[in-house]
Amino acid sequence: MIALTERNGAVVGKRVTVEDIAQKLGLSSMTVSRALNDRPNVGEETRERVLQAAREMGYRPNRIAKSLVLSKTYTIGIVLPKMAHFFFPEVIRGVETVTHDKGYQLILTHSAEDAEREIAAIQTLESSRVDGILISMAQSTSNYEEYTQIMKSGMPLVFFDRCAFGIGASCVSVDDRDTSRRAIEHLIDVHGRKRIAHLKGPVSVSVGKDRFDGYKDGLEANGLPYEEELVSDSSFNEKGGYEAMMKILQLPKDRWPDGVFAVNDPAAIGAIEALKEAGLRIPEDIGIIGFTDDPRAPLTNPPLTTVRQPAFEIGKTAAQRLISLIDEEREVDDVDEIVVKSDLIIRNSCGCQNGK
Amino acid sequence: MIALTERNGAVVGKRVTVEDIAQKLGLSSMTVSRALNDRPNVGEETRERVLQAAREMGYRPNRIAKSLVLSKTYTIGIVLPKMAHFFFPEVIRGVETVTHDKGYQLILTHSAEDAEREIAAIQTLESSRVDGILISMAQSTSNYEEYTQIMKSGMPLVFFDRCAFGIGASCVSVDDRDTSRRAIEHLIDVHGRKRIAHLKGPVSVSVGKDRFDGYKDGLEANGLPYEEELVSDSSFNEKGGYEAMMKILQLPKDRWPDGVFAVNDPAAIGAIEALKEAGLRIPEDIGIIGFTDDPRAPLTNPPLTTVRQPAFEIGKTAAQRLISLIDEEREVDDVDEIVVKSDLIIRNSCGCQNGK
DNA sequence: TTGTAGGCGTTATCAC
DNA sequence: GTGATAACGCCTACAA
Repeated sequence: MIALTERNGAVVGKRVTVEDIAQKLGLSSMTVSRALNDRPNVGEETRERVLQAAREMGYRPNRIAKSLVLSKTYTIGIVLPKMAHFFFPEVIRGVETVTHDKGYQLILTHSAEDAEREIAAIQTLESSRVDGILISMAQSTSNYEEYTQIMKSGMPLVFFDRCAFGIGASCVSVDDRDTSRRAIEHLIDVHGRKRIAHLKGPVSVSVGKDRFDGYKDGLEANGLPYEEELVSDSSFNEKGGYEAMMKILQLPKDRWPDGVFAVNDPAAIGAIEALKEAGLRIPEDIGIIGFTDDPRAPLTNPPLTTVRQPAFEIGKTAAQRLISLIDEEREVDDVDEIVVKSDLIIRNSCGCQNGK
Repeated sequence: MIALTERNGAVVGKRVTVEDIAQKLGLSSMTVSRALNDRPNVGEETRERVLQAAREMGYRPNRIAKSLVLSKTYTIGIVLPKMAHFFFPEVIRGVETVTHDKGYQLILTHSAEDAEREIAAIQTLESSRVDGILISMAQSTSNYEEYTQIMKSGMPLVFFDRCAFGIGASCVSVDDRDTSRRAIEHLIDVHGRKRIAHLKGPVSVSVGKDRFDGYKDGLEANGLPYEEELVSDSSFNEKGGYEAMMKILQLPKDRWPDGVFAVNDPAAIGAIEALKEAGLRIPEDIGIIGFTDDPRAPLTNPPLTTVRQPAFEIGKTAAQRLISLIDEEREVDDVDEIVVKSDLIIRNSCGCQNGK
């Protein structure tokens, strides 16, 4: 039987507490607590009675009270720069599988690519006393102060995809630089392209910088010159890709590129639109490669060659890393930068018929 | 200066409390609390001193302790049946804008379309003492007992997209039935199709049933017979759509449909693959319409005509509704079923060239 | 095996 | 304007 109370006129069931169970059974709250938590030193019969009463009374342990006394919330926070990009929901899915298995709750926050909102999100998570934080940097973040403060406070912190380096935090990502280089080399070696453009992400964000560096590595390894006019600033979305591509297409036609490497798939998809508007044929006139393996990539016309970034696995790995940090299970191989393997998915936008 | 303590060998900053600030300033914790929370009855000078000390000491209010006293967590929980479908991340994005504005935290849980995991998720959220729950039913849920229990306990509960009716809970969704009927009529009226198939979602889920009912309404309104053989059970994903379509294509060719209405876009995308494998031309031989407006819809070949389901807005509306329920701002127009407007997005898979 | 005392960090309440 | 006390629900430590 649940005690009833009023709340603005609505009848609301008051929550059952350990104390309620104890009273009903003529026990102390400690015995009930022990029984409920499957601890030793409780008579078998007592335990049964407690469990049954708890079930009957609809008892739900109060995590809040428990957290307060244990200084442990079994909760982790995640800070995402955006939701719209397919990559992040997939990361969440990966994170969630791990948190679910390990009995952690997941608090989701969103920086909307804004440095100040990112700081606010982190502080709220601190207030919520999460046991650890998973974060992917906002595009506009340039100052690592908040991160270092968090680190100093002892709060476990793991970056994924867009990492802050040099502050001693773990990072889970793909090898953006090396994979980008391979993408460039594919464009050059296999297809003999000679003027490769790059739709460059913000270099303040690790993936923006790394993919740009990989682009330069690829050119250099093949004796191709780096040309300023073939590199155009893009954001991480379709619009940015479209505009960056358009800017390059302002060049006289004889200086147009014959290949494009976009910082990610949304940008590549925007760029494809720009190329089509300019009347260029893909891949005959120009090849294009993206990064992410967006669900739309197989459906673009022609299908987009891209780097598969295993978002689900990145999420899983980051969450595992974070929880092992929380549990202080730091193994001997205590690497701080975890690289998840990525693959070049060859479709037809680079010129390979039938994906080979 | 932060007191330091050891945790498994790592130096960890001990958190600053109201009491710490009070001691440092020679005040009582109540005065500090008042100053921090911008309450009256604090001297202006005292307030300044407190705020500055808090800043200097890196104070972060402990929401856990606060929640315990106030019996209010400023946290809401969301239970999603899946993450992979584009629709749900968009809903989250909508929810997040509202929760962020209203100062609520968002706890994310995942039922993975499984009724038991759904129950577990709900119970965990109860344990976390969230102020309210947002939920979209799992595919395998058939028993509403847990929902009614929640309702009875006084926990505000709002369904979105996949609703449980008849239990007095609010529901935010599009008018699935009526919009489906319009989609069917479009196929019939505009394109003169006469044998419309339906890839039917699980009818235990509201959207599955409603879209199926709308399909039947559309046939009936146009004097077309309902034919068992043209209705095939699908799940909500690509594989389900592919298989359901394949099953229909087992019919002798002269009984093949000339139109298909799929329960959602992923199913439609799977169906398109099946149709192509069978050598059917879209839209010449058969027209197809989906539901969702998945980001891939404009990119299928031909572009998929679909119903735009405003996921972001659904999320926003559901969250607003929930929070107004929490705050007991029940207005006079206290509707329990909120219908968000949806549009038929006409592309070419139904036969309309250039989207008109 | 079971119970008692005390405290986690905060705020409501009532006193000064 | 400020402070002392108690309470939120649970658990640790110690006592019986």
